Amino acid sequence: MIERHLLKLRARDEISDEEERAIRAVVARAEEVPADKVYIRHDVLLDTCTLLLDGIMCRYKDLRNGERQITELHVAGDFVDLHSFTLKRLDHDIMALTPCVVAIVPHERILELTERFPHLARVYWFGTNLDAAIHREWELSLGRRTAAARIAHLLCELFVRLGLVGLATNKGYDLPLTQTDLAECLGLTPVHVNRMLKELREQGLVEFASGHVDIRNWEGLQRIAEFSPSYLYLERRSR
Amino acid sequence: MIERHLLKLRARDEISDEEERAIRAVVARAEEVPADKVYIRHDVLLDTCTLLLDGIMCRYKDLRNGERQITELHVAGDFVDLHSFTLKRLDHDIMALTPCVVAIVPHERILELTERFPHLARVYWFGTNLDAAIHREWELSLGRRTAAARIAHLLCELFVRLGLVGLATNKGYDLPLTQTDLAECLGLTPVHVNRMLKELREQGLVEFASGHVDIRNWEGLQRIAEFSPSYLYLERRSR
DNA sequence: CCGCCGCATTGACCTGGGTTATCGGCCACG
DNA sequence: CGTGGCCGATAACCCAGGTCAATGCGGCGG
Repeated sequence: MIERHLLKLRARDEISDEEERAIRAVVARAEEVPADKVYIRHDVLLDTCTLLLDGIMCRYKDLRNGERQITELHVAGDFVDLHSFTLKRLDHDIMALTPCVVAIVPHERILELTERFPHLARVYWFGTNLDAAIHREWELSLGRRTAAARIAHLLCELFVRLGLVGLATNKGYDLPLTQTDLAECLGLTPVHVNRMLKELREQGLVEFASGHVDIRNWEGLQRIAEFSPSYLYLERRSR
Repeated sequence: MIERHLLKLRARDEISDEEERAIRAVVARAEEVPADKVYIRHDVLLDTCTLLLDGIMCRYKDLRNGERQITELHVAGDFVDLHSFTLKRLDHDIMALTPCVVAIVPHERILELTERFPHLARVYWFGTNLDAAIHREWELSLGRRTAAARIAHLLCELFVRLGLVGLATNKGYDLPLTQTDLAECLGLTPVHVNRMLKELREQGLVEFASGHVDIRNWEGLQRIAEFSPSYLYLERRSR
């Protein structure tokens, strides 16, 4: 199942066979995480990283009144907390939005891996920088895009990211989240997400129902979202 | 002037004398950047990084209609584009908000530095992860905080970050930005920023006028912002 | 088979923040 | 030493999205 992770890495850089072997050897064990479980709590000292093999997890922060902001969604192939390798503790929580399977990688092994292969240090450094790029695009959405464009943009992003690891067809993808989950990504209320999903559906752009996203008009969807995948750094380039 | 950068690094980790010498040696040249100049444009291939020595720069993205979202502010001591070392091009623009002085560091030298000192690779990796943590906190602001809390939070963040590099007193700091600049950080309009600054002033929390921030009630300001500096990782810990 | 319960849907109404516009102060520049 | 442009301040009005409430419905434990 680590294949999706390698797909993600190889979409952006060359990974040699030796490096691949070293990456495969780094996983200590696999684990299942039930839906809705808070998997990592902020400010707890960590000594492992978590590679998501299946399911959807999210990073989120919340306010005292309980309002929650999801800051990034993670899909299979993503390290959900690679930044803990240098941060040592996280400034946010991580939870499973669906039932998940994860692989545990001790920091110690990442240390060895990156000291033995400085190139992989840069590949993984790139990985955390990619997360930051996604954060920036979300900041743009949250600060400036209208509700409909925000939703459209998120659905575009997931289409591309899931497609990269073989989890989307050319028509759509599975997304077993609730409208409330989406609202927490988008800085909106569930009610308004529902209204805007209806609008996108009526415009023939996308349909989101029973855990599945149907892309009806990819060009049109990208247009109203002002989506360009450039921030996902899909080109292969040596680090 | 690279001292502020070392202050920033040493607030979070040990930097040996040998490492310090290596860091100092890495700067190729200094440059001045006039206010309002777009210093780096998105999607342009880069082979240097830029260390901000003086002034304030920002990263921003914008929409077709010209609405702009600043995704992070940079102060003296920050690398404004360290992520370009692994990303090779940026997904956003970088501009000077005030007259600035920067030091140019070729990627090549960062490559040598990080291969020679794997510890510094982790220190700088940490640096970009810190930027991501700031992005996440801004996502929370943009998605969930009220306008007044958002402004208060930004002013708190800058107080701490500037204090760290010796650019704040216990009463406040210089911040030669316009209300429009703040609005672009906060996902608000300049008019509303003006209204909310008035409110914060009348509540005796902060005053922002003629390029200077006066903290009138630090406890109260943090309280309404729900500010906690934990996301700035101010503890010293070896990477 | 029943009764919850979580989720989606929709309508009616409200409000935080946006929009537009005007005015005054400051200062760089001719 | 005018004057035009930028910035801050404020007022009047507007609207995107929030709030509140009711309904429906599918899955599931008992």
